[in-house]
Formats: sequence, structure tokens, C-alpha cells
Amino acid sequence: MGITKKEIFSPTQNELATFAKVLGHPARIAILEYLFKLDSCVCGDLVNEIGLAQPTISQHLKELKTLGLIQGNVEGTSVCYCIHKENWKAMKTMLSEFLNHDSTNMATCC
Amino acid sequence: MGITKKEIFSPTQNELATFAKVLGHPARIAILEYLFKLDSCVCGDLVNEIGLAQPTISQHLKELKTLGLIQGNVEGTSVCYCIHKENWKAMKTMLSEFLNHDSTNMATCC
DNA sequence: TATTTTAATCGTAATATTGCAATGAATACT
DNA sequence: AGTATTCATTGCAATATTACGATTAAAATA
Repeated sequence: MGITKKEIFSPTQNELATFAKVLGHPARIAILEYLFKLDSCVCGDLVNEIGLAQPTISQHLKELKTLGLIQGNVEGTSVCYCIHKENWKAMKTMLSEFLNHDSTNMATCC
Repeated sequence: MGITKKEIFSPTQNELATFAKVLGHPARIAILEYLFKLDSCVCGDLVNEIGLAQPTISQHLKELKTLGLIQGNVEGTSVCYCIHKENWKAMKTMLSEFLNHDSTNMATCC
């Protein structure tokens, strides 16, 4: 169906999945890496840097913004996007906790 | 188009996105959490535990297996699935490195 | 051998995602 | 005012994902 049955999972599981999902596209990874590399950024730079059409970049930026990972301020004709530090940190904490599930003491069953 | 232009991104960016993508569904998060909670597991347990139909669970397991995050061994009529420790660790390292991009010294541009 | 159990696979329907051309909105520049 | 620049939005086509009923495959058991 293409529709995810969110209601049968916990809020944490859904939130984790949502964060992971937004990172699940190389363009968004590239955008975030570029934003980290710079201090600031405008959409035009990203179009040149990444090589997707402007509407496509704009769409990816919107998804990142909706989740709160980046923020954008209008500056004249261009828009200055940058990482939303606090939200990034919150995501990092959440994902790290999941990734750090310790498996070293697990019985080897297979 | 629904098709991702992987060729314009670096191998690392694509791999990162692929890992994140497989974590981008609450059912797969739930499966992994359940596998961590136990020592071993069979598919039937997961169907009861999670509440999706058996073919759906099987499909999610396949994706996790294809990426190497879990491994499964046939034991009689059932299959024993568990976390693939090494590959999990590799993914953890890769994602952590990305998440740990330091933004504390970034100029506040917006 | 027939039946049961367990999980993979097939086929299909519904929805989501990705990408871009065309267009629109807002500001800067001449 | 008129033009150029920059980015968002709209509309659409192509592909991917999610979910499940039906079926199949393989091993255990009666």
C-alpha cells in the first residue's frame, strides 16, 4: 500500500524512523554535509554544489526544515540556510542511543 | 520520478543514506530492538510482537538481511534471526561519524 | 505418506518519493 | 517602472515502498 502503519508502533520508534528516513537520501546527506562545511548557505550554492534541479533541492530543503534539522532566513533575494544546532543534537542523542545497543554480550545463536 | 540519482553522489554519501533508509521504518526499528532484547529470534515471534502480517515482516527482514544488519539460520521449520554484530558496528561507526559533525563553533548566520 | 508448521515468494493494490519544467512571489538593480 | 535574480510552489510522470492474501517450499510430526 505504501502507507506505514504508524499507529502500531511506539512514539519513540516512529520518531527514530522519521529521523532516519530524512537521512535516507544522499542529496539530503550532501546538503547537511555542505552546511556543516560552511557557516552559512543559500539554495543557489546547493544547486551548483549538488547537481540536482533547483526545485528538487528546494524540496529536500523543505523536508529537512519541516523536521527542524535546518533553519532558513530570508536575506534579500537569497535565503540563508544553516543547521539547527539544538535539534541536530537532539536527533544525534536519539539515534546514538539506538545505535549503541550493546550486542557484545549477546549469545551467538546463528 | 521516484528514482534516486545515486551517480551524482559519493559512495560514502550513498552508503550513509542506504543505512539510514533501512532504519527509516518503525517496523524495522521494532524488529532490531526486539532482536537486541533477546538472544535469538524466529520470524513467528516477530509477527506476534509487532502486529504486521507475516509476509510484511518477512519483507522487512529481507531488507535488513540484504544490508547485512541481521543474519538468519534455518533451524528446522523455523528461522533463527539475530543481529550481525560486525556489520552493525560498522554502520554505527559510519552513522556516528556523520552525526558527530561539530557545529558548536559554527558562526550563527540565521 | 499425509498433515502440520513455519517462513519465503508471488501478485497486486494503494500510497509515497523523487525529479523536473513551468510558473509565481519577493527583493535587488538599472 | 522595468528587468534580473533567487527561491518556493504547482503539476505531473516515473519509480519505490508498504502491506497483505494466496501460494509455495521445506522440514517436523503423526
